[in-house]
Amino acid sequence: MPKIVDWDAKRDEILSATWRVIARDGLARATITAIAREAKCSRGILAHYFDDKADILGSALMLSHRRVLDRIDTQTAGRTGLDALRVTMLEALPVDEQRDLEAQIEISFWGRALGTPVLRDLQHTEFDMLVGRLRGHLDQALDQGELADGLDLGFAAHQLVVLIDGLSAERVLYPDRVSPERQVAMLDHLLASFRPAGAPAPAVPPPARARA
Amino acid sequence: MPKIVDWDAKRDEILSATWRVIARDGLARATITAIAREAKCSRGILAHYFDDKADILGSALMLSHRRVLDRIDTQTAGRTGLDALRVTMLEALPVDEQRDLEAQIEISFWGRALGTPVLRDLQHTEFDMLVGRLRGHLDQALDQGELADGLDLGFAAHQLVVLIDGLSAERVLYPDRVSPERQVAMLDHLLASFRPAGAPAPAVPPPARARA
Amino acid sequence: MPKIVDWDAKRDEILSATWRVIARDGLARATITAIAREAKCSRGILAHYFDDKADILGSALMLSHRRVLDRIDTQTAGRTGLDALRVTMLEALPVDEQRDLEAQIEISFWGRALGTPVLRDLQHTEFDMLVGRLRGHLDQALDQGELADGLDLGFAAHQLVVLIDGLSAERVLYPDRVSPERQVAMLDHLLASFRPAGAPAPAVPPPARARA
Amino acid sequence: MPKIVDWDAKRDEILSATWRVIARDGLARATITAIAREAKCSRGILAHYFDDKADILGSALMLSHRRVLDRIDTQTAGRTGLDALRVTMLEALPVDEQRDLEAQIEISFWGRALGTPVLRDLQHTEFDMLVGRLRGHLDQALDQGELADGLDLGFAAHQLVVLIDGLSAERVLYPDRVSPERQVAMLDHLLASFRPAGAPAPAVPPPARARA
DNA sequence: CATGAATGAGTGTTCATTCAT
DNA sequence: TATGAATGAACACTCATTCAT
Repeated sequence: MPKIVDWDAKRDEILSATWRVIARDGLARATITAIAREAKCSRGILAHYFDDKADILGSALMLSHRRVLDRIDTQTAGRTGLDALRVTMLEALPVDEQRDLEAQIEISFWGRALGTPVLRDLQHTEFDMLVGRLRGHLDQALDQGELADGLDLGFAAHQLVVLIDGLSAERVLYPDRVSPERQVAMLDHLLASFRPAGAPAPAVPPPARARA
Repeated sequence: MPKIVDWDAKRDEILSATWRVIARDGLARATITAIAREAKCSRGILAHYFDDKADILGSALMLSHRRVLDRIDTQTAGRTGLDALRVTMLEALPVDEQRDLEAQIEISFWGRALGTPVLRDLQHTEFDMLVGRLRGHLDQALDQGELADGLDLGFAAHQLVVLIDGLSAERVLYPDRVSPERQVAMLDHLLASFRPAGAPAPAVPPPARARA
Repeated sequence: MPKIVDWDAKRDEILSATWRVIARDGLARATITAIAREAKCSRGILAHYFDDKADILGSALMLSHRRVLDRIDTQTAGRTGLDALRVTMLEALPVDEQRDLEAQIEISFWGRALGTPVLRDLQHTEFDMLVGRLRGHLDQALDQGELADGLDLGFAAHQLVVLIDGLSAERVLYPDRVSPERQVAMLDHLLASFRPAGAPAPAVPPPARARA
Repeated sequence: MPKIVDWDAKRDEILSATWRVIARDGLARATITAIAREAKCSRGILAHYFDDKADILGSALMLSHRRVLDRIDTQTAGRTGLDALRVTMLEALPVDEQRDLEAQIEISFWGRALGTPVLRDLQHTEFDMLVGRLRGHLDQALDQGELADGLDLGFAAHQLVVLIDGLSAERVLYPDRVSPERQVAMLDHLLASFRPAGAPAPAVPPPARARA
């Protein structure tokens, strides 16, 4: 009998090593050699679990996306409307180490997506799924009367995505200047603009805004 | 010293060619050969105008930054407060072809900055200069009574930068979904939140927000 | 000892798979993986039946040779002289699918034999055996008075071998231009030159040679 | 001014080195490293003169073909009919060291042509050109009354090609057994069969055929 | 017996860089 | 000043082989 190996676990292990290399050294230095060294295995073994390097990198990005969506699904279970929307955003923003790593992966691939159509498609798919979740919760919020009259839901969903991308980029490039608290503040600032004027504060109050 | 002028012109020409290659093929495919071919000169000539490839790429990024700041300086001459702030933002957002190109360059370098300290420093310098301009205009706006009471100016400046980064990323990755009009709408939406409640609309009104 | 039978059968099965891969993809692409896939077994199993890849390839060539000689022995049983000679040649020429396959294998190995002494030796052994058969039948033919006076038997045997090699190469490279009929015609043309002038045509007459 | 290099001469030099490697070690061991070492240059330089390895090998084969045809054109100038035909054949047969080398190259590629369509096409082109020459001279010979009545010219041309291939293969595989004299003897034996019965011997008499 | 995970050498190729002209 | 020939390191990938299970 051959050695029993948990194929998916091994793949995830290699992809995690890939993440660490990308986050530490950058996508350009994420060579097969570096990934194999980080994963403490030989270069050749990578060919057993992946077709080629593009497969490794694409799978690494997809795994990152999948984990975010899985977390979102878990956290939003039983929630609807603005409540679910806020939880979704909090899972997508880089507010802890794990999500910092995901943001680093994501932004590393943005540049490469320019010249790599397959990566562009992968990004588009991810975009659609995330926007779909956000828009769904906005629709729920509308039905529940949580939103201001005349709010453009498509525009609002887009604002949320832009906030995620902007905060992720800032967090990756200037980690000291984009604390988790600041991210939450910006999120709540945007969400407040969705609510009717004079609406009561949500359960989690927005942070006080003292003069800087 | 006409030679010096030619020298700088040649450098800019090479850097422009570098931009085009990065925007078209991605940073990973921006090789010396590709840049030389795009600039219609030999590979060896690049060594005369730049130390090495890192110098070319770094200079290309710096030139991009310098052009943005130059445009901002030109456009904000004679303006102050929120007026100058809005003009500054409009020059930094990817609302036409030239600025699309700059955004593509910028985002291409974000990923590489992760593993390249010299690029990180370059990004930080750029960040500081832009934030400085924005904050300066916010200070002017405060003095001119254009802002709502209690507005956190540092927070507001950061919101503006996050908006630039987020919109730039979205524009580069999904150009069809981030029209110039939408960018202006998001900008004006944010600026409106800076003004006192019930403040009159600025000269350029924000776009109407019909239910999607 | 049925196990032994299975063992040889398994070896032959693997070697047949090897033939198919060589004929389809060429010797350079006849990898262990490709052979194992064609034989519908794992890569590791090949190591049980063969020492290494050179053993597989060499055995494949030897099996091809052995099958030709076995067919010749079967077909020439009870025949002598030019009759046996002609039958021998017909078994060695690529006049049907199976023998096309053998010719493809053979010619694939010619190139490799240049840099592989063990293959050269294997080819030499094969050459000696085939020439031996041909020469034997020529000797019989001489004794039976079937040959022209003064015929150089060594030269004639060599002519036959050259015809086999030449027709095999042509058939493999340009299958459409070297029909079985043409091969037989060339063989009979050569055999006719062995007979005394004015000798009666053999039982199987040479094809008519109309002006092209 | 850059270093002046005779591009074609350098290419031919590399291709000659390629020939030597193929003839000595076989096509399978004709690696880029081995070729560069034989040509006494670095591996990288090969990329300046050729697209890739397939280009090197294909060019090496084409150069071999071209040299044969060039020699044939030179030698057949001013000759026609069977005289030109014989000269053509003598240039195509491996009767000296240079032509041994060409035969080794040719046969090495036969095996690889099986799995490489582009090489097949190259072989077909070569076949057509050589057959065309041979057939042309046969047509001349017919007009000059040099041929036996009823000779099938297409069949005869094919016999000549088969003789070249067969003798080349034998010469490469068993150099000791296929002397230049024997090759000429087989050629003249075949040519004699083209002439009318009782035709006078040509200027170069066929070798005597003593009993071996 | 049989499997397939694992290894590491070797391959073709790309590329930034250097340097003679 | 400008060219492009030349180099050598680094890269992704293939493959025969070994070995624990």
